Amino acid sequence: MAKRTRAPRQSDIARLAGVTQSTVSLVLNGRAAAESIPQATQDRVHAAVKELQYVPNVAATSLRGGRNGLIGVHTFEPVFPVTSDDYYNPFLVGIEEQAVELKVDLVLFASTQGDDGIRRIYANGANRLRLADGAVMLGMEQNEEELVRLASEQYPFVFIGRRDGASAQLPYVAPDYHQALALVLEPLAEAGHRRIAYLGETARRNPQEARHESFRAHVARLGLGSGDPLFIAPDELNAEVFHGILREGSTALLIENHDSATILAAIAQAAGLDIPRDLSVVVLDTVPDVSPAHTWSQIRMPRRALGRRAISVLMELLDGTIPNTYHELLPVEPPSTATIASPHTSPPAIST
Amino acid sequence: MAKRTRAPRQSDIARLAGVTQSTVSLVLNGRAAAESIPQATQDRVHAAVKELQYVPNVAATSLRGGRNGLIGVHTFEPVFPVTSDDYYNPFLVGIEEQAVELKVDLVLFASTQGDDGIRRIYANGANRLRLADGAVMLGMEQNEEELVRLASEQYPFVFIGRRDGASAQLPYVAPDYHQALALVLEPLAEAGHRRIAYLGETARRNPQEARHESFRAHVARLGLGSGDPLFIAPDELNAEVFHGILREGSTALLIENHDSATILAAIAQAAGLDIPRDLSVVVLDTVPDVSPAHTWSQIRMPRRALGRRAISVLMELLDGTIPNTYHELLPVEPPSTATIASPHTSPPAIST
DNA sequence: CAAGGTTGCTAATTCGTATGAGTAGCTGAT
DNA sequence: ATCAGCTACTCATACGAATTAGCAACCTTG
Repeated sequence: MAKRTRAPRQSDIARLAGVTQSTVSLVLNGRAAAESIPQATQDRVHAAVKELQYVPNVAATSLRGGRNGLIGVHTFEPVFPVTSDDYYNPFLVGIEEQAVELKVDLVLFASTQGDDGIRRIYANGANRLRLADGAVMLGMEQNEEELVRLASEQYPFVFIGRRDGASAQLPYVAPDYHQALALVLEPLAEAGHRRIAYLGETARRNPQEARHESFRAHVARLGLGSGDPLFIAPDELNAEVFHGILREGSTALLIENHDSATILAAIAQAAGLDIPRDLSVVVLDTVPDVSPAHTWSQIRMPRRALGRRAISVLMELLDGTIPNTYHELLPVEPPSTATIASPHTSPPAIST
Repeated sequence: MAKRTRAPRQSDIARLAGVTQSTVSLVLNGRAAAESIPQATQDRVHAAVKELQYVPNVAATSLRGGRNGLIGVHTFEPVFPVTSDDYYNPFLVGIEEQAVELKVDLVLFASTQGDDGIRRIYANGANRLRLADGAVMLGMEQNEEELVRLASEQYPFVFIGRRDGASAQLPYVAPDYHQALALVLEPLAEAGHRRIAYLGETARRNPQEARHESFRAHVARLGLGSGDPLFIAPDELNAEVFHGILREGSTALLIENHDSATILAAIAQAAGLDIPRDLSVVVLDTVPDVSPAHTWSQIRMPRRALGRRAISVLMELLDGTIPNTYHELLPVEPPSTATIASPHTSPPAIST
């Protein structure tokens, strides 16, 4: 067993170099010039540092400096997925990359997970997040209440994904869906589509409303038409939806939500509908690999970039260089043309 | 922009509860009973904690020598893989699971990564690990020096994977390869094999030597035979290896390293060797999904269990209930019989 | 009623570092 | 001889929590 050696501290160096701890600190922090400490003394200090293999104690530095270089990552479920194909992985890759770059460490809050498997900010009544300098919140669709409370406590954090409601004023980084809709509608218009259907979720919260608003704006701008938007919950979708869309003369369909896309893919297949020959389809969401709609044209969230920017924005927030209502929209990748085709002249007959 | 309020500390609670900081500390650290502090006072303290949303300052706690509930995870490369099929993932899943169970949080050390992409313990002239109560070290094949130094500074940590050399005395959890070799050799003996070849790496460090030693012990115990072991680097393997093995009358082959297995799978295919008809093969290692040897019989490290145990062992180490030379061997899963067949009576002819 | 014990706390110190406020010793100007 | 002004430092304190020693007030026992 190795000899018990306490890690050397500044006072050990000081003794060896024949100065005081203060002087060591001054030399090591580059304040030597300002305090007019001659080169000879500095050299003695540095020699002692080398000899004793001194490294600063982070806890002491943090305590004194007020920052600890820890950035929290709050998720409401485990970070390490059992299945290798995980939706959150790209975000986390980006988060880790940027943490490396900015020389901060990441704290994964596992202690906050309750027996129900859900991780809460205020677990056991306390806000464990506070042990980190700030936090990035990932995949928090709910818990508006906790978030508002967190913000009211002046805790610095950044969301990934657009927020609505009371938390809309909180800092976030999100994909730029307005630009995304241009990237979707322009190729459709170019392919000859003149009437485009829109299938949205029933829950019309800010992100959904904003997406639909962008749709209408771009449709108008491009001189296109569209029927009334359909707001249908995924579990209420059926073949009749397609009939209706085709009957009203739409030749392309935008789907707001990837769950709806998954179900429609199954329905289309069962009904013998050929996508995109009979109907061009673009999903305004990122479809998971396991979905049958996986190959459909879709908007891909720049997940990795979002992770990276979240960390950067958080650090800027901590430095006070940006306000705590800061929002940032990141460009999305253009959709593939997989399910964008030229429209048919006459509507197809589909089996029911 | 709202002013950032200073995080509450114990003295703030103390004031609110009408006691001193010392009392708050005693209550919060469960030493209240020992110091005979009545329930009423404890309740007042807890109420104040809740009201002010107090969370202990990690840096201060660490500095003083207390526990902060942070467990470090040190890896020498990023933990979030870009490719979905990641070797380290199961370890991390286990680590996170156990962290949830034991109510501790995880710190991923990203700040320690240098420009070369390698993460060091003593990076940038500081040992960031000290912020955590202890750490789990994953996949550290190198940096013997840093580890010995870390241990000599009495920092508590646990390895995953067997260690050799100077760090062999440090705490680790590892797969039980001795038992694993019994699980490999017994089915082979039962299938009728009498002479079994052994292909090892050229680098004979402790783990490799131990594996080979177990091989010899079990071969002797089961009354089997084997030729001289082959110690060949993966990139020097060729079809001649198979010729030699078959010529000396071996009917089964154990391969120490998964890289060698991958290359041998390619060579066998090219040479028209039918595995396992012509030669039974078992890999004494876990073969990655992308390898052509992926389907071969192999020893699977209980990676998730290793992750879990590593956290548990570390916590016990912190509690002082186990010595800091503690080793733990975990049972491996029995190999599949995919490439274990009955031996041929006469050696097959293979093309070169 | 004095000695001894228990209860319920508090005061003071410690961890290692950073930093503002000194200060001893010297030079040079008045 | 005095004093400003510099150089080259040192001193003392703060950061927030944990811990040990101590102490006043009350209670028990002989």
